[in-house]
Amino acid sequence: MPVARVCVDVPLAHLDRPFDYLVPAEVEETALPGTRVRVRFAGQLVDGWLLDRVDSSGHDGKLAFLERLVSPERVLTAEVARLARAVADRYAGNLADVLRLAVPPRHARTEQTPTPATPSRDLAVVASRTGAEGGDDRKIAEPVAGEGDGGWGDYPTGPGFLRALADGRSPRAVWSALPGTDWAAAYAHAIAATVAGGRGAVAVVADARDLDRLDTALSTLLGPGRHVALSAALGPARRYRAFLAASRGQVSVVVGTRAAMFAPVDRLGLVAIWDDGDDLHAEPRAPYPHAREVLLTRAQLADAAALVGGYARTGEAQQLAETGWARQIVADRAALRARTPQVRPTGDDPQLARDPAAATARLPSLAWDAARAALKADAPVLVQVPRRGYLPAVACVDCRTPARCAHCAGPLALRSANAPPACRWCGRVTAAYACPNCGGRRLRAAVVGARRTAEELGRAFPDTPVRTSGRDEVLAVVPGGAALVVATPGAEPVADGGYGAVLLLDTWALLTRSDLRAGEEALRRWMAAAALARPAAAGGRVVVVADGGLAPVQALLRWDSGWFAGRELADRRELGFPPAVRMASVTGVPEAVADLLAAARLPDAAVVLGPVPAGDGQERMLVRVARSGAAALARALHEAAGLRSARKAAQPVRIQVDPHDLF
DNA sequence: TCAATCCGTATC
DNA sequence: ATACGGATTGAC
Repeated sequence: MPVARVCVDVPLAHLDRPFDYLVPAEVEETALPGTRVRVRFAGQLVDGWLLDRVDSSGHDGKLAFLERLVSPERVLTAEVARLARAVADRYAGNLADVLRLAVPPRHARTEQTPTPATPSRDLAVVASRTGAEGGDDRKIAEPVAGEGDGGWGDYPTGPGFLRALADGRSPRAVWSALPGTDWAAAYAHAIAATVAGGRGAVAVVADARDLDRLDTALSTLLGPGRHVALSAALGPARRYRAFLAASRGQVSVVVGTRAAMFAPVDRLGLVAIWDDGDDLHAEPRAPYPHAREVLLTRAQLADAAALVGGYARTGEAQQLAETGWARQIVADRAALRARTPQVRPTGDDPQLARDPAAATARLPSLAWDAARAALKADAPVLVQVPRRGYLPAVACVDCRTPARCAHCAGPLALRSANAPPACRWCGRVTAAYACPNCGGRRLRAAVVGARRTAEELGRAFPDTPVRTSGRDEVLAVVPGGAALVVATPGAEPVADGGYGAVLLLDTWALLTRSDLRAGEEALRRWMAAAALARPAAAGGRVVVVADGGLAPVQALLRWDSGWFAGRELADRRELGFPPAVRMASVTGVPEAVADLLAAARLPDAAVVLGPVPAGDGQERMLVRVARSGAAALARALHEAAGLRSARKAAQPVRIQVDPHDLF
């Protein structure tokens, strides 16, 4: 195999294909597929990935030699290389860009030290069913027997899912978790079942706190040394070390934040994602892949099982269930009744019918009652308040209609008390606002008051300790006694024994945000907090400061995010929004955007929408196709980007497939 | 006729 | 990006 096929690390779309090099004799044995190399390319030295060794090249000209083998470490497995190509294709991006996301930067010192304290052979306890295919003498350890089944027995299809994993099959599931679920234990059991069946697993969570929980649950169930936790927060050395433990096959389970979605795992049997609606699962670097999509692609390519779980269900997860790609794991009515807290909206509270801002400033009596009752029972009370730093959205004082920009219908924001409101999309200032609904001229920030409410609550119960959990300091757990716990969405601590009451004051997001995910996102936040409450039978109550007639509030009352996601998906089908269709956005200065779209040979059925202003003198156009045209759309956009980069177009354009911040 | 320069295209 | 080849231009 004298020829090496190399992916050169250059960011140009028209160079997104392998180049062939000759392998110098001295690295003949070590320059193997998956290693990093340096090559001379167009006169300069660049980094590259050795993708493959082949007999001969189809290239007509003469081949150059590899300049240097950076390291014999094989950091790119065949499975991950194939995945990366598929992800690049899906997102109209370059393979090199995806590989930069998939393989952490090299840390030479770390590479030279042996990875885990215990090498794999000592770790290899006997596996009952290894399913090992010839020649591999590494054995995957049987998990330490855990108690119970991680809660899967609460769902009719749960035990079957676990059994299928243990049997080496590849079930695909969308799981709607019940309140009070120890999801980390459930994931750990699914992973352990996969390991017991002789295969490995990759699980991705949104943030460090969720990762801690899953890491701990796995350590308990699998014992030490069987898995690694991988996240960018570890820093370069420890991150690379965890990565190497996986790529060297010393662990067969990798859990982590989205940095782990490409982690190399031998004989992959399961990919899992928890809370796929969290924004953090969207990668902010080109080509902007989403962890859920990467993992599902991976399951498809590697014929692995897939688990998409959360308290709330996304439109995308609903799509998986509706198309039959995945099966649902949902509780039956009896389990639901036994586990859910009592949920009440305050919408029918007469104090609040007129003015939602006043409703948050003056806590409805229902919320007071719930808090008082919980504290009396020596149980903690969780108060979910909006995150600080959000621009307050504004609404009409008289009729609560959200204020929108007359020019582009974007949401208005107040930047200071006396300045007129400005649009958050196009930046135009609205001098004299008149409500299109009632003609009212007064505006009020819809958020102001919620934080104050939390403070008021603290004063109202003077002997009760108040804890806060937010951006600056996130608490993982709080003890069981009477206390007020004020938390921003995503930072809610788990309470020992569950909360007696949960008050959801963060409803302005739903009431004032215009984007298509607003309802889904509100429900996701509410369910995440409400899931920490005790069941109704144990006195658990949830009060949501919102109108009970709204669909997301209904879904919360019935603890049925599947129903809500079904409605959402139907709406998006109607409106032609993802995931019902495939959408791509093209952003840049107007000439560049027009230039790219003119060069793109879009599928016949493509619909081009826009432009909308995108700030900085840039604009954004959207291209929509049916899902059947998704691959063709991505190919057309990538090709067009290639034409532009080949002719050295000065003005850059950004192409995003399924952009996260749409609508 | 030849060198300097421009432009387009390939980069292994 | 940078290198190179072919075309073009301009001076002798």
